[in-house]
Amino acid sequence: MPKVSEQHRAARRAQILDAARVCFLRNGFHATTMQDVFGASGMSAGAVYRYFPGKEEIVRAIAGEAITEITGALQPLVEAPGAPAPFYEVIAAAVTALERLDVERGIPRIAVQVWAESLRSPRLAADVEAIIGSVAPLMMRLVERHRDQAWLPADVPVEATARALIGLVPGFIVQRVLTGLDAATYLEGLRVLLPSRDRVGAAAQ
Amino acid sequence: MPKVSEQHRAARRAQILDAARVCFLRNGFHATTMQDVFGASGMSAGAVYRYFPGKEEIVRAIAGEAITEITGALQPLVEAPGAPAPFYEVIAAAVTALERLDVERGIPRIAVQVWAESLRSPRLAADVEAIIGSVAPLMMRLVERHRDQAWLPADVPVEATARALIGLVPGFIVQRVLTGLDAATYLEGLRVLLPSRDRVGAAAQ
DNA sequence: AGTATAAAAACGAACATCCGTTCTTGACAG
DNA sequence: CTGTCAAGAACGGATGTTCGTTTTTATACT
Repeated sequence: MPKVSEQHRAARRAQILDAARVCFLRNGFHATTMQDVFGASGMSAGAVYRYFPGKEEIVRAIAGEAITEITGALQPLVEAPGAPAPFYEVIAAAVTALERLDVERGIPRIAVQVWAESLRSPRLAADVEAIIGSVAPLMMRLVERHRDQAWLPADVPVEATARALIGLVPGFIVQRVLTGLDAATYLEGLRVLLPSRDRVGAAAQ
Repeated sequence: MPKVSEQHRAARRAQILDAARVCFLRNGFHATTMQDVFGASGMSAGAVYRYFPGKEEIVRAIAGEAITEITGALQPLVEAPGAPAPFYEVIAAAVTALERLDVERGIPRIAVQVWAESLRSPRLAADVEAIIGSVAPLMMRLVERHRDQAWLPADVPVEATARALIGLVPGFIVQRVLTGLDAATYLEGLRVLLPSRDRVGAAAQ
């Protein structure tokens, strides 16, 4: 029985997903046809349908990949041991990573499409919420650590502050994909807006 | 010669656009069919096609409307005479307006779809860029006024700061439409992150 | 006022096209 | 041989748009 190696199967899957991502970047989820994916991947309809039960599952796989990579860009600095990282540093790391992910694979562009699609697909919405939902507690933990260092008042609203921080990421993504904003410029601006410990007491706004 | 009043024509157009917006909110641009729009508007195919040459033009009209309303939410405070409004106040006004636009007509949800769609439609991308492009100079002007009041250093990077400020708006929109974030919470968080004149010198981060 | 009329507006069934999926067929490894 | 994998033509269904027909309505004329 000619069963193919597990490694080969994974490679095939990746081949399909890579092709699909390129198609989605060019035409969006709905306007890319299965034929497009067949062509871009160099595989036949029968072959692709062996690895994915349908178009929606390909979209879900791509979406999960993109959202996971973006939230993943936030985690390292948040969870670093020792003194908590300054907010600016955390966002800087995330934004820099996002820029690289955009240049290399267009991940932020996929993300914007996922946001839109999740507004009408409960399936995708659940996927997205599951992944994004894991970020909020993480960021809240970071805010708490800042508070415990007395960098923030004891009664700081933890969740609200975390939400505002998280918002800085889509704030960059949207401007990046719509107007080509680069990370350096955005971060330069954030340095003005966000107070840093070094500049406590300095006049800002 | 029986031509109908201009007023009637405008009402008809609005009737189509209102129906289309509801459909788009429920199903997205691509998954709503013309039949859906016919049904929701209570008009026939022929009638709708008398007012719009095709589906794409309806999408463009809805998109332009949504983006215009959102950028419009930013302008009043930015252009107010007298002393420049604090950054927090400007963003607060915009975010509060956005929440209302969401409850009333789902405008932010439409906006997210427009962002995604503009990634693959040069037509729409041009529309969006034209409208959004008008916001950056406005916000830059606000930053300059802050600088001229010596609320910011003389060498403040104007464009970068404006970009960071602008990012706070999509930062709210995305979290609003994906996780139901409310304006009050977001603004409470922003008050922690953004230094305000009253709190200059207070420990923050 | 009442009516005729012609052009605009609306209707809605039909059309051509296209897309996701299936299924039969063949190739090839064990 | 035999069972897995791949190929790709074919299918059923749905979609955006058109177009011939019907209805409405503003105006001209009696």
